[in-house]
Amino acid sequence: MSSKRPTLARRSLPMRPFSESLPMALLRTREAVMRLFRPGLRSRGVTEQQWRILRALAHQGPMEVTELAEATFFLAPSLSRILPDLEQRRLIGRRVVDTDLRRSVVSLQAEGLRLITEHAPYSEQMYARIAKRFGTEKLVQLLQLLHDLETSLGELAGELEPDLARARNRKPSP
Amino acid sequence: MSSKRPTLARRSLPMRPFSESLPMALLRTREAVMRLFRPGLRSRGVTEQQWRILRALAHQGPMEVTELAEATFFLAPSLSRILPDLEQRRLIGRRVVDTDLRRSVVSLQAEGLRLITEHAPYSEQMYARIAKRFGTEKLVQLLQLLHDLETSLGELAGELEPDLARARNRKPSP
DNA sequence: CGAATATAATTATGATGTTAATTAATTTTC
DNA sequence: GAAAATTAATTAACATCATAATTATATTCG
Repeated sequence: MSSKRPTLARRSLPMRPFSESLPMALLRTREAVMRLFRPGLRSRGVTEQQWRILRALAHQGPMEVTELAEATFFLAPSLSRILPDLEQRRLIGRRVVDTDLRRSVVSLQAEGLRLITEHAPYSEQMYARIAKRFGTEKLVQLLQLLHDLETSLGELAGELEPDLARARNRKPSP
Repeated sequence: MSSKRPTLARRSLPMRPFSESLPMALLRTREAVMRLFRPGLRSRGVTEQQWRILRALAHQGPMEVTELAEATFFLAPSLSRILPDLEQRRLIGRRVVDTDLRRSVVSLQAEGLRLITEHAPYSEQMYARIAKRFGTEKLVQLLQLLHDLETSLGELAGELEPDLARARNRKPSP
């Protein structure tokens, strides 16, 4: 009764090797980067996500929630959960737009600015180390390629929109 | 009582512009890629994560859970939640290793292989479109850079380990 | 004007990621 | 050979993300 079941054929599948998967490569690389940055952030009591928000506000100034979502690449519900906490800690402030009571503008508060200016050197130093090890030119090149790819993908998504929508709505096979 | 509070100074912060943040660039690009692939997967009733598992098994053959975690970049608890579902749907199978009852080997089942072979062409076609639009050479170059960076970061993390551990354990300022 | 539609933001729900604790089994050490 | 330490995997607890539903406010148009 102990006959090994035959292993399913698995070579020469009609698809690229797993190691060449672009999404996987991006995920792995990002995780490797964050592994270096997270401890510093943690020591300041902010998460990666909170830092993203503070940084966007610091660089681009006060913004409405919708703009902030676009700038930080968060979905609106994520912001709805994160912002109240940052507000309580006085890192950010909010004020309703008086011409449209649905909207509110988020801005960096003194405490948030302090956190950023204190932590930025650490962050930049880490960046410098990465650049030194990896090569500054390569880093620039990588950022450029990522940006280009994002643009290309955006164009593609636009063109394929009908196809993608169709696939999205098709029911999973039962 | 409606005096506008002054906006905090925010230019010339001691840190790179948000747009040049490497983690952000990697996140945005990955999300842009997945936006193209997700609808197809969804139409087959599998999530991005489930696909990652099936694909790793298809390419590398049966594996123990720990190996699978490493190959797919999941943490063990995530697999513990995802695998039972795939097993119920007969996409994968599991069997305990008889020389070590703690371990179990996960393998692709006929149904899982069918799903992969059916979906792979769609996936490859999308990949081809991306390559055509973005440029095959640039794509290869990007993957190479990502891989190199991951290696560099791994080395750095090793060297900085004591520093990072110290930062990790430092309490957030009160 | 006022009903219908659109928009900004939040809340709800279910799946996933993360860390820590737990369980079960194996290996090490004296 | 049994107590101690280690390892594989799961479970628990909590934060986060994605999608959908809801709430409150604005806008459009008959």
